[in-house]
Amino acid sequence: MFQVPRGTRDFTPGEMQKRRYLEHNMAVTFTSFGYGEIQTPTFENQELFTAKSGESIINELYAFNDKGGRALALRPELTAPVIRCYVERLQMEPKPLKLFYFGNCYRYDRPQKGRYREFQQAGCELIGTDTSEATAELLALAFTLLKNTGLQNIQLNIGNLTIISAIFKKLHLLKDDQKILLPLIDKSQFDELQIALRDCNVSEEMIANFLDVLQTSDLTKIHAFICDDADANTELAAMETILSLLKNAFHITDYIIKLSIVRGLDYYKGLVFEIDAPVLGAEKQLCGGGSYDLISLFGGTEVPTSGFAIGFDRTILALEEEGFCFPSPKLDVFVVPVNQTMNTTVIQITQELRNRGISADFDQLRRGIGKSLKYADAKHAEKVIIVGPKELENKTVTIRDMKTGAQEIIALKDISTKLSKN
RNA sequence: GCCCGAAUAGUGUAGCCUGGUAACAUAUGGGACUGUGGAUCCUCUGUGCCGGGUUCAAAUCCCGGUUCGGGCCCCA
Repeated sequence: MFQVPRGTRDFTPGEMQKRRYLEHNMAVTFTSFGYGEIQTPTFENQELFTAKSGESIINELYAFNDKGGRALALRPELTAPVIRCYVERLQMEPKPLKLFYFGNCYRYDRPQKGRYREFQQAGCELIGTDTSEATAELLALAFTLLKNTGLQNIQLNIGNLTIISAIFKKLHLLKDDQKILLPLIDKSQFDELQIALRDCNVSEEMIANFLDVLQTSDLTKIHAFICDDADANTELAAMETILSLLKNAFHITDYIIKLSIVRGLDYYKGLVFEIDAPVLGAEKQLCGGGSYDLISLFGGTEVPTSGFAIGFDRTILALEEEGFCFPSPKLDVFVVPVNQTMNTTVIQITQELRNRGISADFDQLRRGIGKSLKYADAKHAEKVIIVGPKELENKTVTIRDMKTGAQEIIALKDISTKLSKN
């Protein structure tokens, strides 16, 4: 017996129904915010990913050489490919450029619930603007996108790397110190962080202030701590405007400030954010993003960029955990011949309905009426048309409503008009 | 990559501890009820993750592998 490779999945019609629903739902939200869809190749030159994240990333890539000896890799995420495409072909597009995408990505990781080696991401990149209104809209889009899918319980956390950097500067911490401290901050391990800060010769008073600021949602408190840093002050003022727009213009109040969000300081800068679905437990992060700088790394003219990515598979899991009722597959009409001499008529009726955009199917197993009704029920057919000799004598058929069980006899020629009205 | 648990018809489960004919429900296929039974009844097919070991005998005990799940590492 063969089975799917580790960390990959087959999707049955029932599962695809859910995935297509979610994809369509998200595409509608993206386009309603003025975004256009983009698609890039499933594999790229390996350097695209190593340039961004360092050689060590190869361990977690599906990397290979093709027959021409080119070093390639299956994409582990979509931001780098999309920015590569921007630099290669879209730099002269009018700004701001709003791009969204769906795509499967590949990472050599240990699979867990909500974590696969082949997985799907949805996301977007906003190129050419970093105004407060643009950033506020990006946050609103991420939040709205997930809310629109039907999710009830999500948590938006907003952080800022410029402010964190200013704090490090203020505490006179070296780059090496930061490497130890950042992971602790990211995981909110504040006890360990306190010990580590002492090792870095930070005063007790500063440590207490730092820990306090990391855990507060109060911008004035943060401001009081770093008011002597010009960059941080500018950034804080922008944050205030963004949050005010988010609250008063986008009417999203369901967020918290969480400076402990770090997201691998490498190319992110300024505002960063995450959205969690607490219902998922350990692998609860649904969405992550922020502003970043990749364009100059890829050789393009520097413009502000920001974006986010959503874990598509986890969003489905979260919806399922919340008991969300996905739309079920439906068939408008199932046509049942009483015996085989009706076949031509039955097919003609079915085709006529199909041509009018009504989904229709007919019995192809020569079953009795009872079994056919059962099949129609299993396929969630809304109506069944029964075609038999008695009706045909008068050029009529019987239509049965599968919800109510009510039946009526109507003329053959009236079938499609009758059914299109409903 | 590390620790722990699990794997039995298509699906959901029982049996495993204490080795001895593999079972139940449901789904699917066929049939009966000679056109309404979304029934009911009858019936066929279909099951031990893979490979070794112990044993007269392994679904059951032991070892290795694979996959899934829980937790780490990581998470661009």
